[in-house]
Amino acid sequence: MIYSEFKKIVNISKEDISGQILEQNRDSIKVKKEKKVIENLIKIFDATLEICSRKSFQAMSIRDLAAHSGLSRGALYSYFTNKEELLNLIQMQGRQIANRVLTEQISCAGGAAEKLRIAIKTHIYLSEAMHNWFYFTYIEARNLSKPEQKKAIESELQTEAIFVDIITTGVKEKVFVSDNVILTASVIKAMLQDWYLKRWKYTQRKVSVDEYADFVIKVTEASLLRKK
Amino acid sequence: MIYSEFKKIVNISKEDISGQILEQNRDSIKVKKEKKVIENLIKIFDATLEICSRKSFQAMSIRDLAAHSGLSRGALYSYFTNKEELLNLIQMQGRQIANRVLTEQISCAGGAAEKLRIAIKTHIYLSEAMHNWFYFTYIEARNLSKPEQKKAIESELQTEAIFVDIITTGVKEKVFVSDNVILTASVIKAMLQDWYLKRWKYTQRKVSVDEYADFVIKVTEASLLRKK
DNA sequence: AATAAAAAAACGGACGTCCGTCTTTTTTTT
DNA sequence: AAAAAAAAGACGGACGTCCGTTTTTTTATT
Repeated sequence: MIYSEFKKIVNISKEDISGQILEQNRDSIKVKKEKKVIENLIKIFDATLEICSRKSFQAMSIRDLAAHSGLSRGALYSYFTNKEELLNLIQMQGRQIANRVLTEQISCAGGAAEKLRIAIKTHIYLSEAMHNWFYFTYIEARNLSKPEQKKAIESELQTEAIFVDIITTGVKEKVFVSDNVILTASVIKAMLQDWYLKRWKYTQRKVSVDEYADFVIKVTEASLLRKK
Repeated sequence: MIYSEFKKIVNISKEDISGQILEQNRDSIKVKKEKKVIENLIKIFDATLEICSRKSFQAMSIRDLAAHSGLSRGALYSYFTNKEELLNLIQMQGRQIANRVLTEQISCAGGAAEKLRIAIKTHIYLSEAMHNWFYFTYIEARNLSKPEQKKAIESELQTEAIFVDIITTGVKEKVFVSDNVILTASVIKAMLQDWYLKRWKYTQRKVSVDEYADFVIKVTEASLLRKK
């Protein structure tokens, strides 16, 4: 699979995302008409992620957000109860979608080697398709409240556990060789994250997402498939 | 070399760092007695890095800093002209030290393979010895002014270039095999950065810095030394 | 279909708080 | 006592949030 195919298959529309948020937070959203809510949530998230790709969430003022989203400050507070909740909303939703798609895609694969390749590709393609969400989720994690931070860490570890599982299965099946599965999973994650954390670098150098994904797979397999 | 040896050899005392900052910013520091300056700069940097390991630089108020450093708000402004300059000072100094030590250590090595091992170890050991500085420099880079951001990017690329050079030499000497030197250097950097970005994870799992460094070297060499 | 009434949504001024910074006063050192 | 350093206090500005009002949309009535 290449990225262009991935994008067609995995449909992550803004309406879906906003709809899901509405569903899960119906009580804290004061506006009643669902159409309006979804329409404006899209505006709010788009604007937030755009602004926060340039400055920190903390540095973004509600006035900034109002100006960029086209809603007034007052209207904004019909969609979230306070600024921190907006941060939590975006974080939670980003994690949920990423986790769902990743799990879905892996379930289709057969052997451990294929599973690993698909997991790597899916994660990188996902972070490409939802770059703003991934970047935001990572970079703003430290500004969360303690309980929300815990959720973020759990999610991070859960993603890692997916890789640990795949590699462990591969080792049992004698497809892979590894004397430290957890560290292997860790450095794979580090490479995956580099794609969305240093996107400016790869864009500048015209490294395509397909090229990067293939490279990470190659490095990983060089380590795991190697004959002792 | 292991970490405990590294720490003995590479002497990075707080006095030295502060002394260097004083030297390079004599004109913007209003206090005259050098002993006082160094004494208080240490307090200021310690407090800043400690606070900023818990919250963002922006979220740290000058009042926070005053309370933690033991100086008054007024006194603080004798050591930097404004809050942004304090950010720049720490960033600049962190990059300078890291770059100096890394360059020094590599110059001692012989062949490309050894150079690569030393570069990886030095970088990880450095980020361990100066964890707060590295974390701060990375995480706060996006809150810099445009010109300062440019310096940060240059520094990042310069570090990467060191690895590109080593690998290129190795390929020429037929010690390494690589069809994409730049991507190889990129993912090595990603693995190096993971050590100080996800330190909580490794600490929790009792992964030692030596163990991690050896592992990164192993992964890298599995990719570079592999027979085609 | 046109109009009136009601409901929903959006607006934006105002408030209290906290921030970075500047100025003045006090303390310490020489 | 003079000079240097530190502390304390003051100030204007920006922030998140609230809430009374206006505008827009929907529903009801003729």
